[in-house]
Amino acid sequence: MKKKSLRSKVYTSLRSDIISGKLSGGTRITENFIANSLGVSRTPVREALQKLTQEKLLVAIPKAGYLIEDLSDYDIQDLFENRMQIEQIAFQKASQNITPEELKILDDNLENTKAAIKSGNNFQVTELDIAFHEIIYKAARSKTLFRVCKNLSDLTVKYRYWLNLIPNLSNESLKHHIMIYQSILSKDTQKLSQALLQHAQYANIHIVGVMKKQRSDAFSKEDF
Amino acid sequence: MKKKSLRSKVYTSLRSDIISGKLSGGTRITENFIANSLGVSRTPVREALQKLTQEKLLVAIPKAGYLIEDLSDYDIQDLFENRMQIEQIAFQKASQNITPEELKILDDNLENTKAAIKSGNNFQVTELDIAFHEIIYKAARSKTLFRVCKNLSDLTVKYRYWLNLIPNLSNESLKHHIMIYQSILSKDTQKLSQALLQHAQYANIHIVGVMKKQRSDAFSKEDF
DNA sequence: CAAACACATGTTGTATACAATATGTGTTTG
DNA sequence: CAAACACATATTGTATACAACATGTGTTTG
Repeated sequence: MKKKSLRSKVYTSLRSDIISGKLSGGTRITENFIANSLGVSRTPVREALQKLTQEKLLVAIPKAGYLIEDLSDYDIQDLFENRMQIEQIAFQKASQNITPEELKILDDNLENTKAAIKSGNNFQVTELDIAFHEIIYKAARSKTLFRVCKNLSDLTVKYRYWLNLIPNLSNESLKHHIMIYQSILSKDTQKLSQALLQHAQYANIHIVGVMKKQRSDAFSKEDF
Repeated sequence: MKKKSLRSKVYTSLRSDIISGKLSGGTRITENFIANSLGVSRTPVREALQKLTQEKLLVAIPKAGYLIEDLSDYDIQDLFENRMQIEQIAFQKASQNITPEELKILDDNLENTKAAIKSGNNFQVTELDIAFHEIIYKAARSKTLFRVCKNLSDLTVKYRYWLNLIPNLSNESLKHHIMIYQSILSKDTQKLSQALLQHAQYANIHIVGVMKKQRSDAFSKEDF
């Protein structure tokens, strides 16, 4: 195992807390607070916070710390909508360039997802969801598209995690993945386009309700 | 005027040196070297370098400094090709949402570009080129698309600057901008799509030659 | 009482010293 | 001579001290 810098440890830890909702949107944090919590100096913390700020997971408030980014419903829908549009480009290219080995990995991913849903391992469901998309990004054979898609994927992770907490929705998502897989397998451009559209629309339909629940949960946790 | 941090000064200065080619691709730099050159401590330099690394203008070499990113011809073409694909999405949305005021700004931009080409102000030609695209990004009314397009635009600036050094090419580019402007004005989806395609293709055709010249220039500058 | 000023406090910004690590070079040793 | 080891050097990584600055609070003053 590679030895990691404190900066990257702080980054990973903080990022996972933000994505999981442990640090909920709107929460204010400071360099010292994080440094003390993790028992390191401010230097690696600063650098991790700056990276997260650049990735839009945090917002820097001049001379007053940082806030956990809290997207409005409108911005979340914008994010999902346009991520899908850009994924359309990547997925179409992927369907031209994907190898049998990669198709096999996708197939395995679907099987594992089915099992994870059955066993109720929500964290793993989301991890597999992310992996599914990422395999296809890679198969597009474009550094540019990979980078952009990965970045947008990161921004949606938090919300996808919450969506997958609802069993019906993770099942629905799996169905879409299967449809996407089959479209790529048969190189059916039309069907692929439609499957992706459906995949994004289902998120857009449900995300508002999920966000409302998430916010009220965070609120009551705060109060009592 | 807003007071700027040293970090952002270092960032701006370094970024402009990279984009202008003053620091050419493949050059190695270290934190101390930059800190001494600019007369500041390593701290703000480090943070600026990390930001530039995240933006893919630099590559970090563990325990050995940084390299100015030097994309291969293949990667440059990938960048231009897929930036255009994503701009297609943004530009189509922009043509639906753009305001008369923004159209006026585009029109002014074209006039100013014509003048800048005539007067041979290459730096300004590129600045106006960047501004033209950015106005349209904004008109798409999507934070996500704006962010992605802006990021990809930044990555291409260096190359667009070199392309515009050749008078023929900046004129050709202006023609494409006029065509794009007219397509947006008349909301002609097809024509817009084609204009953008042409705009990107012309870059892809000429960039390899320009890069070859740039590299040999940097080489001879190094030697004598 | 209201306004303005001064000061304490919290927070980021910057400089600096030291630690950890990778790389190359010279020297030792079989 | 070749291999391995030790050491000097260059570089990033981290901790810490202090500076700059913004904000709120209490006190002074008209």
